[in-house]
Amino acid sequence: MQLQSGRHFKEQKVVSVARKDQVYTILRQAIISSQLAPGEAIRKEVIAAQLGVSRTPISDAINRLADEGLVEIYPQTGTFVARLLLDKIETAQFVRAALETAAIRRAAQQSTPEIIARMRQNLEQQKIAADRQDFEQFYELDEALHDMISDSTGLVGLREITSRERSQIDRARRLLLHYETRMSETLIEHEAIISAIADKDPERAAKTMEAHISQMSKMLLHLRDKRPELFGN
Amino acid sequence: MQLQSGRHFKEQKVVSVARKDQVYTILRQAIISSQLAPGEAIRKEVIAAQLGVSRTPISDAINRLADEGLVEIYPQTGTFVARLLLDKIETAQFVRAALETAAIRRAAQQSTPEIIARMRQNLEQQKIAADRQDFEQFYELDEALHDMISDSTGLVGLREITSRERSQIDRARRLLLHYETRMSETLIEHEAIISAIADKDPERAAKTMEAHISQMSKMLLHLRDKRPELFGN
DNA sequence: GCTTTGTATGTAACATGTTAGATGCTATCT
DNA sequence: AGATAGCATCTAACATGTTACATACAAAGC
Repeated sequence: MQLQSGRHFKEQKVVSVARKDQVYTILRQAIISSQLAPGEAIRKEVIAAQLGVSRTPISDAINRLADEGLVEIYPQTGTFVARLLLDKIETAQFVRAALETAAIRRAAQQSTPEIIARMRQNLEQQKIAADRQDFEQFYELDEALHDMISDSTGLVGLREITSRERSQIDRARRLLLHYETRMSETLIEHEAIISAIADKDPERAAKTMEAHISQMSKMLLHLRDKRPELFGN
Repeated sequence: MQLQSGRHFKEQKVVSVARKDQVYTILRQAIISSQLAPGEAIRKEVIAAQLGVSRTPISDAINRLADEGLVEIYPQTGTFVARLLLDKIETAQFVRAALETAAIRRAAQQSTPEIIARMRQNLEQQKIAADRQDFEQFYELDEALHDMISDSTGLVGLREITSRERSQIDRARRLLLHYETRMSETLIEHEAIISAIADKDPERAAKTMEAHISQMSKMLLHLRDKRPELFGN
């Protein structure tokens, strides 16, 4: 099939503030924070009315969330917040471990003392948040630290990719926080990672990461027993 | 903002054959095969007419392609096939290397003799395609081999993720094929990877992968000299 | 009671109309 | 001539109407 030909474009970059992007951000946040619970129906018209827009930007945002695995669309039936699937979470953990280990490996070679300093500063703040039992703050700092690791590779767009692939895990972690706080343990793991970067010893960081992941898998099994309605399969 | 609450869903999986998915597949294929050249304008109405559907499924497909980095949307202006960006390709190579190295590491532990046999069979076919100088066939087999590696991890959905993240690279490789065939070299690299899996030596495979990537980066610089219109930056 | 069939309902998918804004061209002024 | 302002044009974004289909439920048959 011949598809067309003709005009070409020049240059420029636009920062999109389209409604569909705002809706995407709002819904994504609502899902990851479990304000919208796994399995819950999403009624486009209701959301549209609540946000004061038409169905179109809602549908666009939801399609993107479906690609990301955060919602399930059943044609002609309904759209639902995706339930947790241990299989998919396992895959996400694998992807995350692969990407972050590689990022750390690279960061360990390239990271400047300045970046290390900023990471240590983040860790200090995490300590404060942990002492206060401030989940939200702790969680935000945790995300920021991971973003720093992505950014410290110097690779354009890597942060967006890792962030996207982490969304399943982020949601699971938030749910786990309500049941069992592992902030102090997480803090120790983070310190190990930063030390590894500073010492340029990525293998140690990889080991820590694996331990962290297997720990989380165990906790997810507990969560499934307590809250089976959150899970698919 | 309160977002709603209410009905829940039960079970089931639907195979989507929606028009937007068909359009997505057609356009993606057209872009990766360079039937639609980098920088070329995509006129939704023209595509819609050619495919005999309305603008809606075209827009849906294009939004997805934009997320994937294969098209650039300039609001109120136009939509264009993404030009090649060395920065983004470098990131994609990093991601690919990270994921496939990790996959091979895991595959090396889990792969059955049967899977190894199928991979070797694929290699034989690649040899035949290379002898015939059959780019298309060679390329398809190459993709199939990479998919086998993803699948051999046993991780649900990993193939889709790697495939998505590889799309930038796939497109670049196809363009390179027109200028310089590296089929015999690629074949040797593939053989090294399979041997590594069979020998359970992932480190060797990782080294091969890195060599392969740096080789490709060099070729991309040549391509940019010869065909600067394909590149952004 | 249990299964089956028909029907009503609700939704995503799709079609199409409208709007706002970006670009490019042209006419005007200096 | 070169810059500028106004205007025509084109497009993505958005709104809204329509359709086809999956599900649920109720009625009918066994």
